Amino acid sequence: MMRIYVGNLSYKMTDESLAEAFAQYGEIASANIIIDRDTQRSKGFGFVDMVDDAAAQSAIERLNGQPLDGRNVVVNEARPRASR
DNA sequence: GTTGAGCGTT
Repeated sequence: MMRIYVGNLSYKMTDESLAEAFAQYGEIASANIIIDRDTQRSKGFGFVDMVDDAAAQSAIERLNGQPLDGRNVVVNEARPRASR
């Protein structure tokens, strides 16, 4: 299982559309866009969990810098979430 | 617009 960070996303992106973009490269465990808790708007980035590490790596390489819904997304392995 | 949130069993 590999966690992927996806940044520079369109505000129009949704969990589903994000999952669709990655689904073509492998099995998606989960995909979610981060929504600002106060404004209820997308923060412009999200995370995707892929079951197969190799597939995830492939997805990262193929989707990084690619236009997604009009924006050049940045894709890479996610960093550990900071504690609060 | 760039590395979550959960509010208390996740």
